[in-house]
Parts: sequence; structure tokens; C-alpha cells
Amino acid sequence: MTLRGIGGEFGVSMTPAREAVRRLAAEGALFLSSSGRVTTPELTNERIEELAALRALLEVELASRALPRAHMALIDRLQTINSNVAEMVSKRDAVGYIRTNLEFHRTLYLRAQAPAMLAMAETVWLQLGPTMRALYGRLRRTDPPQNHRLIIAALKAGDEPGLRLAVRSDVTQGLRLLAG
Amino acid sequence: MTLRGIGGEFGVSMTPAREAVRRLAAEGALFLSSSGRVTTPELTNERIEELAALRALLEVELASRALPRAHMALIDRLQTINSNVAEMVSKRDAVGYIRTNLEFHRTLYLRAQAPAMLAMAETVWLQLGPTMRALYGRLRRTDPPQNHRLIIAALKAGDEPGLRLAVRSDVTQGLRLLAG
DNA sequence: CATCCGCTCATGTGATCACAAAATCTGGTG
DNA sequence: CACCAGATTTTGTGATCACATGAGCGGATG
Repeated sequence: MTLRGIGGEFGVSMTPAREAVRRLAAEGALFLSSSGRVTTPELTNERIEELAALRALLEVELASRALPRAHMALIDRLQTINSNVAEMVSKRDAVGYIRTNLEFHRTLYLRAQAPAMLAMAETVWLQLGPTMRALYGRLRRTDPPQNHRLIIAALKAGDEPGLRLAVRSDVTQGLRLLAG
Repeated sequence: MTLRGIGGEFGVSMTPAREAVRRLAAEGALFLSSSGRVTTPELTNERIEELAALRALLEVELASRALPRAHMALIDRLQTINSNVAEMVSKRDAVGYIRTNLEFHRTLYLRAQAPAMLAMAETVWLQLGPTMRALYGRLRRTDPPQNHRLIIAALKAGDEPGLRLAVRSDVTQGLRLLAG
């Protein structure tokens, strides 16, 4: 991966390519060697476990903060998104599944009114991107998103411990398969 | 704050200034308006509370992961750093205090062997930089860092709940003053 | 006197170029 | 055949420039 190559690939010069690369590196999605060479960070099991733990920490907190603000309209939207998730699963569309799945989470966390925390969660998602791709592309499961159901149920019931547990399970389950 | 101005201030051209600004913006330390204008993010109480909560989440986890790997040499180093912290407090050197205080935390968290998590914690520190500056510059206290003592004691005793509590208190106490 | 429109200037963006450093290739030697 | 030294090419960095866009200001109008 060279700056000139990336620039040429998108029809721009080196300058925007450099900025994009530097930004992605600042967010941890790319790795800059000491000589400025850009590589993709190696996906070791340790790193995946770490990022999964970060997801659990951040997203459980975000969900918990969203809970008191969650009203019926939000839950309806979550259920709509969740049906899209189920559709992607049944179509075995890995990238579509990842996109709608993250949309589900983001929609919930937006209610937490915690932009800095949400930004950090999205940074983690970005770093996990290639891993998720590898993971869900490999999965041949057609289960509907059971944990999402639990999340919605806990939201309806105002059950905070249940919500925390459901979010933690949802975030951790897939990645445990890959890293374990 | 203009790119040309920043560049001129450090004797470089626009290009490095732009990259630095973009990187800081990607890390949340600066805010880029839609037109590319760069401003310092407004330090509302909500934002400070959020960042303090992030510190608590991340650093409690980092300390907990460092605990089983903490041996005597590490504790000795922490005590040395802590005496430097106390010296900065007695000299009322706010920026020196912030630097040594963060060195104390970083030294402990390095043992957690969790580079991604540590990087996120450092990002939060960066975002809290101006706030810490304002906070500790205002503090006229000469107390020795009591919470650091508790952290070290918990490390020695292998007391994980105590360590979590001590770290949480240390991280939260100062910021609660400002945001409360 | 307030408000709105227009202009001017400052500012960010992206392209191109010169340069230095690193990597890769090549040829020779043990 | 392996390995090392020198040459060449590739690559990132930083500077400079042209251009479009948005901001700030001044004047005209109600």
C-alpha cells in the first residue's frame, strides 16, 4: 500500500490519500511503521480479545445510559432495524448484516446522549471491521438475532441488569468464536 | 486558529500543520467545523462527565488487568513516580503534576499488556487536557496523592476490588469537583 | 437605527514538485 | 550457492501554488 497507489485508485493526488491514511492510523484502523510505511494491523487473538472487551465496556455503559431515555418510538425503530438484520442473515449477506447490526446498536446508543463515548465505540467498530468481515463471512448460521430480542425486551421492561447482560452477550458472542 | 498561522508558529508550512490538526481532530482533541475551520471543542459539563466516566471505565479495567502481572519492581517504580507527584503538588506545579500523574497511571497500565485499551485511555487524557489544566491550575491543595497510596496498597495486597475502587476514586475525584 | 445584500479577503483543499531516506535489485565475492 | 555492498528505484515528507468556498465587513435601504 503506497500513498501514490491509494491516491491513483481513487483519482486524487497524494495529499488527500495521505490525510485519509493518517486519520485511519490515528483511529487505529491502520498501522504506520516508523518509516511512514502503512500496513494493516495484525489481527492477533490478543488484539481481538482486547477490542471485544472494549466493546463490552463501552456499549454496556451506552445502553445503560440510553435505557431511561428509551421510549416506544425508539423501540419500534429498533424492531424495524432488527427485522432488516434478520433479513440480511437469511440472505447470508455478511456485509449487509454487519451494517444493519451496527445500525441497530448505534440507534440505541444515540439515545444515551454521550457523543464522546459513542465516538469511541465507533472507533472500536472501525478497528474490528476486518475481523467482523472475516467472522460473519465465515458464519453459516441463519439464527435470527436472539440477543437483539433480549435487548429490546429489556428496554421494554426497563430492566437495566438484563439490558447490560444482553448487550454484553450480543457484543461478545460472535467474537468469542473467532478469538477462542 | 488558522492552518497558516499554526504552520508559521512552528516554522513549517501548511502541510504538516494540516496533518497535525486533522489527527488531533480525529482523536477528539480539536473540533473541525463543516467548513474545515478548526476550533477547540467546548468543555461543557456533560462532556467532562462523559470523559470522566470513560476514564473510570477504561482505567479500572486496565488496572484490573495489570494486577496479576504487577510485581515488586513495578510497585517500586510506582512509588518513585508517586513521590515525584507529591513533589509537584508541593511545588504547585500544575503541568508537572498532570505529567507525573499520568506517568503514574501509564506505568501501571502498561503492565496490562493491552495496547489498544491503553491507546484509548490516552486519547481520553488528550481530550481532557485543557480541563485538567484548568482544574489543577485552580486547585490550591497540597494534599499528597492519597488515592495513589490506596492503589499501591491494593497492588501489594493483590486486592482487586480495592484496586478498582481506588482507581475509580482517583480518576473521578478531581473531575467531579469541576463538573459538579 | 436595524437589517439585509453584496463584495472582498482570508482560509481550507488538492495538485505538483524537490528532496531525503528507505527498500529493492544487481553484481560480485567468499 | 549464500551473502554482502553499491546503485537505482520507490516512497514518504514538506513546500508552494492555483482555486473554490465561506466568513466578515461595509454600505444601502426600510
